[in-house]
Amino acid sequence: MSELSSSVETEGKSGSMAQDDIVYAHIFDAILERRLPPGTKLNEEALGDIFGVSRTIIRRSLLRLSHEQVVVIRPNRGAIVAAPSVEEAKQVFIARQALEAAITELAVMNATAKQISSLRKLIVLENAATNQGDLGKAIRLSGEFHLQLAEMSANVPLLNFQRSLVSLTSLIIAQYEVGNSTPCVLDEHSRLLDAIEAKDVVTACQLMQEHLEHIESKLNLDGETVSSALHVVFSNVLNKK
Amino acid sequence: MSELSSSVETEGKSGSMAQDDIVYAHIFDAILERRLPPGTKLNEEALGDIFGVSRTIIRRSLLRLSHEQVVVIRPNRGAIVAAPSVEEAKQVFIARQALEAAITELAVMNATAKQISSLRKLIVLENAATNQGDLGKAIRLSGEFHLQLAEMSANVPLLNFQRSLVSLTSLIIAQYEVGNSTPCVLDEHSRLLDAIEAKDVVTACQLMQEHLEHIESKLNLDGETVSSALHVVFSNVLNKK
DNA sequence: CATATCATGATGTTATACAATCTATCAGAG
DNA sequence: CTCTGATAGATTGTATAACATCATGATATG
Repeated sequence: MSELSSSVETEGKSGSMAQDDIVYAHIFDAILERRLPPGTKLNEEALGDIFGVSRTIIRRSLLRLSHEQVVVIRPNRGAIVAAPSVEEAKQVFIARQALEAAITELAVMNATAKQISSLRKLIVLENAATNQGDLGKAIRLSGEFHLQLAEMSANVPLLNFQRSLVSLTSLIIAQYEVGNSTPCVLDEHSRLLDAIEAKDVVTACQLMQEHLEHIESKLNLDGETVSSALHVVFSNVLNKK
Repeated sequence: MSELSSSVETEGKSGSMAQDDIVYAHIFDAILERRLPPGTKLNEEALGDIFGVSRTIIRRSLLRLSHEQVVVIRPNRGAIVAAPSVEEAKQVFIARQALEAAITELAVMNATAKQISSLRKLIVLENAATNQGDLGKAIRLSGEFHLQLAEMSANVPLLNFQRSLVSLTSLIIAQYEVGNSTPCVLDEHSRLLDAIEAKDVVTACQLMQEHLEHIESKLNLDGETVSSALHVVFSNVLNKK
């Protein structure tokens, strides 16, 4: 299972994590790691059986995911993993350019040494995942990098928006990537962090903009959707009973 | 009842509006018009009686409102209308500066004549509400102006973020306004729209920035919270039975 | 007056039931 | 043989009841 804050926690550990959040986090992670590809139908009863909870909890989780645009709920037809269109993808990147610029500027102002060192560790993990060929994990960790950057901005609304945009970006990469290139060129994250640590706003924003352009430039316009079985994807959390 | 898209629709008209959305919109409008001031407890059963629906629907609506940060759900203690702290208020304004700048730029590029004329009409309504002394309505219409601006950006994610931020701003004004000044100086909206129509990006962004600064500058640091009775606030939609 | 206890009320979750709607299958018409 | 339409099954949307859990305020006790 994953190591980072946004990931699913191990069951017994955290007391503050309701069933609700556990289910949400499991599905969220599965989507971001592309074990649940865009377009996958999310059956309420099946998910309830898998996680050992009632439809109530599943519905709440799906609703939350739909608010973050990661899942689309079609009235009377159920929820599916979002499959952003080309047009939507472009809008997401425009929005990210705007948001990341603001976040970078604030991060330069507010970043603590502790946060920067935490990000350096994250880059190492990202490297490792990429080298191990675990592309799903690499994408998630790359998103995590941008999320922790948003945390350094010390701005809750911006962090929330970033969460939604990063998730959508992962979905978009899943749909439109060409070949199996690394999600983010690792060097770029590293150099960006250097600029932030040096409190060089201009360079940091410049690097961020190029970084996003770089990601977008590696995308294609035709995505193939692979279906998958819920029980296989969530075999690690099958209701033991 | 209200005239605009974001407002509650009349019951019979729209077929695409589920009970769900009706309840959500009623509560949302009530909050934005300050008939439900920050801090007001939102009792599930009471709301269910008022709207003639089960707790199921009420819970979903409250959940959605909490995702937009307009309502805060405290575990085991129920939902209340959000009461942003001074710190949160400042963050909201920082986020809005970033977002509105991007929106303004895009709006200049994408605005259609139809949209601009629609906004001109909105400004007239806003004027009317202010002159009639209906401050709650004026605040909501002012928010509507900024929302329609976001629509002109033709960017769905930015529009969603804007919705959340505009709502929060209304709450913040409700809590921290000093005196009974008009929510937005009307002239500012008008001049901003002129600049957008003239496709003058620089002036438009400049005006937007000043406009937001102006709004923020009129706020105080101590807000008094007035409580109110749910049945009075929603007397217009009491379950007829 | 302070603290502990308890009764009440509200929320969180489950289970069940049923209407409305969608989906897939299949029979018959062309 | 293909297309169309009907039918049965599955899924979602909503309501309701029941109960555990937690919070709050009242009461009793020291």
